[in-house]
Amino acid sequence: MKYNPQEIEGRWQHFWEERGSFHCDHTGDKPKCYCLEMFPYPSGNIHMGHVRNYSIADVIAHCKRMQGYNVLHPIGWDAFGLPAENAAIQHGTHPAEWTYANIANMRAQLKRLGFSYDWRRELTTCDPEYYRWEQLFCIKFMEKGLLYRKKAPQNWCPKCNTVLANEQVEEGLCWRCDSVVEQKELTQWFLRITDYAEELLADLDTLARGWPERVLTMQRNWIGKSTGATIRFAVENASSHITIFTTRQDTICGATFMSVAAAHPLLEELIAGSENEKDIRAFVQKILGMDKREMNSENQEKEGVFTGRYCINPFTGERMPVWVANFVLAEYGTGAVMGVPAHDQRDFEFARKYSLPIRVVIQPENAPPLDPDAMEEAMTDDGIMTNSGQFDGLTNEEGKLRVADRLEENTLGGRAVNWRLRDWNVSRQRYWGTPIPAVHCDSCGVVPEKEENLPVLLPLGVVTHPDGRSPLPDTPAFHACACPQCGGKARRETDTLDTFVESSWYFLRYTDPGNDREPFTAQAMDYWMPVDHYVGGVEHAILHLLYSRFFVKALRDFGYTGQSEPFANLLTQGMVLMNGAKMSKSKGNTVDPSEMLARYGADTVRLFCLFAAPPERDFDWTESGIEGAHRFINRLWRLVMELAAAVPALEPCSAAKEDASLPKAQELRQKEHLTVKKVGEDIARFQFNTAIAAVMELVNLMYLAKEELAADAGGKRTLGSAISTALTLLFPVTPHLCEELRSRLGFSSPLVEQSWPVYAEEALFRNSVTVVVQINGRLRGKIETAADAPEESVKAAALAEANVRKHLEGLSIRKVVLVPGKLVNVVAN
RNA sequence: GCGAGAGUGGCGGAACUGGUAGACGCUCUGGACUUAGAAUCCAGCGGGUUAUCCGUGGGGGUUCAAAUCCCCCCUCUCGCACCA
Repeated sequence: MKYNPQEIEGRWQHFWEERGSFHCDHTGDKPKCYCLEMFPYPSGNIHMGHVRNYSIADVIAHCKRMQGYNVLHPIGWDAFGLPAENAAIQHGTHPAEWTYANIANMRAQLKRLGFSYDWRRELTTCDPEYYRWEQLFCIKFMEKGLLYRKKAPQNWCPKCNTVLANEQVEEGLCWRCDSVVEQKELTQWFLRITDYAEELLADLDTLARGWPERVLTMQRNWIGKSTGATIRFAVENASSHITIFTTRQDTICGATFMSVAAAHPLLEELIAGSENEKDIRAFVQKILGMDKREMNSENQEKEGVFTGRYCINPFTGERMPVWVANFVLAEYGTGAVMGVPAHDQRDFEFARKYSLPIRVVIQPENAPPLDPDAMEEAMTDDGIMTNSGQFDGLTNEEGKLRVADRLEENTLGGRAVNWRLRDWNVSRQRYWGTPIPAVHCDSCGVVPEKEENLPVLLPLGVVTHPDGRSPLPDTPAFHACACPQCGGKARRETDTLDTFVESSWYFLRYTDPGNDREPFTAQAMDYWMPVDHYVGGVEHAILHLLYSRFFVKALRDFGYTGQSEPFANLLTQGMVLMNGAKMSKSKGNTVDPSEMLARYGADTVRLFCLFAAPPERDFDWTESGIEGAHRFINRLWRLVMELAAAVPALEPCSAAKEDASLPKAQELRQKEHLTVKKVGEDIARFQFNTAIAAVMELVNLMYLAKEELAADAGGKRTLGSAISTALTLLFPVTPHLCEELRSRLGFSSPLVEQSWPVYAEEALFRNSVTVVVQINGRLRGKIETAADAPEESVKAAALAEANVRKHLEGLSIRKVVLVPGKLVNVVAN
């Protein structure tokens, strides 16, 4: 009987589905476990990255189920987004049509892979039954001032025809299409994520055990908390002030100039009527004309022009020339920086270039004093304050506190915290997204839609514009409406939400997906949340994971939950490469999962994805690798086919010690129990590759022992038990194969209802152990001893070993170190 | 520049708390079976002057014992980056 994955896999998938094997609800006394993968965007086809991602999560889900947990393992579709619109424009269809066709195709592919989802919970974010709740959240956000409108310079992608969040601009380019992002002054909707900056940062510490350090660091950097002070500098001959933010207020007396960004709001006032106004304007225009990528480029030389104006250093009373400089970022801090050349490298370079004074105000503690004329770079280390009047002699750390005190006493500024994190721009000028439930009314202003009018349906009977512009502003049937407040004629908001809003809470909806009265019940949510194991790509380290954390905290503050963090444990899986590069259509180095499924079956594909490398690491797809996985499956298949008639159907680890009278049987029984132990430990650490290797070893041993054991009654029982164990341990990885082989062994109960095997301590024990003998740490021999042999006799046996004796000739023994049951090291010289 | 991670055979990777380096798999080689091939099975597979000699990016150190711990250096990958 040949192994036929196509036939077997379909049959067992049907069996599990009929039985509802993977259905779950929030009742019962089992402990819960929520296993989740990052849901796919319905782009058309499942790719190998998905297969790997979902295979990892599926092993976790299966194992947890077998270990007695009530497991929630859902799947759904992140269905709004630009590619659907673009594809629709290209193919002359509607985004909904394209999206739902893709979902149907991809759903079939996932089913073909046999993942253990509770399909009853499948959700689709472009379904009004989903996004209506998102609109409800928006209304609540608006009521709390967490969703608001503001006019500000925004990232604009000319190709996508929409704005982008800061998180969606990578090195000045659009994350989606790589176009150079422009800056545009626009009025947009923002989610006030900065209100949660402190908590988003602090709570990262609570995730330290469950999240990779790398991701935590990325989030910390992105949030970017800086503690320092603001200082106000009076402008000479004017009533205005320039306020700066600094983390080094201790260096205030070393501030010899001021630099402001080209986009600084006060600049116009400063340069109006200035002597070289024309040159200054030309310089400012040059900087403002540069896109983000040019601005950020490393080789950008520091440049500036003097405005002709001065401000006053409030601590020294000195005049500080005000410069416009290209290295000052308008969007960070206050857009102005005090120039302290002695203690800041950028200011140092700038001062040297334009011959501005350099004054040392911090001297190193255990080094010769600095001479400003001889310095080659800024001194940014800690030290002792000097040239700072009353602060002289203090450590600069102490100085930071005292200067901050002084600033507060004299109302010149004071302690301040600055964040790199910006509010999240969620407006998109595109069609295929959740309508923002707000209305523009001439008399009432911008007001939220009434809850009872939800959902605000995205109209499906519209035609997309060839240039990608949203059709909504040209669709009166959509935007003409009554004001929810005064009832007068009003216009509905035509911006849609960033698709990252949908993915910020989908994991909550999975807990109660059919609920048509509320987004989810508190019971379901509190029972399942947080997600215990979240598996996905590291590319979402900031975007999705940060937004989701914010959403849960905000919803908590609305009383939806008592939880503050969505994902207790995060597993970031590596990419599937081909010839060392990420698979991509443009490079032509893709492997189509459908083709692999047709050729090898789901079990082989899953096995290879899990065996090739540990989950966090990237791995190279190789034809010979998947062949190897297939070979192992066939090998296991043949073993069971050969022995099915001969050995009894025994549950895992059920052969007794007495059955294993033959030495081979004894060895096999010990290996069987050791494998249960090892696989359990490896899976707990998500080391699926070594877990699979351990089962391979067990199978290899059965191959070596099968003839001898099949001829002995006890041997048969030992074999039967070991086979059963191998199938049970491998079930989470290759479920169809294992179910089929178990049934062919004569079992009537399916594996899907079995629990995880339990090994016996007694079975791990060996009467005799191999002890390694070293001389000065180098391997010189091996001896067999009884496991319970007394120390002295082991040492004696070690010293008596022939090769050891040879190597000890002429040496005197200083010491003998014994690690019981493992090794003896003889120290000699 | 800052932060994180990684350097082990021809390859993917094992070695969890220091204790037999190279598990498991791939590739390759030889053999068996076969008219032949495929498949399968068995054996070998770090290097080597074949002496239990040398070997985990390089150099020091701690230790009876180091891939593993400490210090210095080199290389690579990823993230952030003129952040005041």
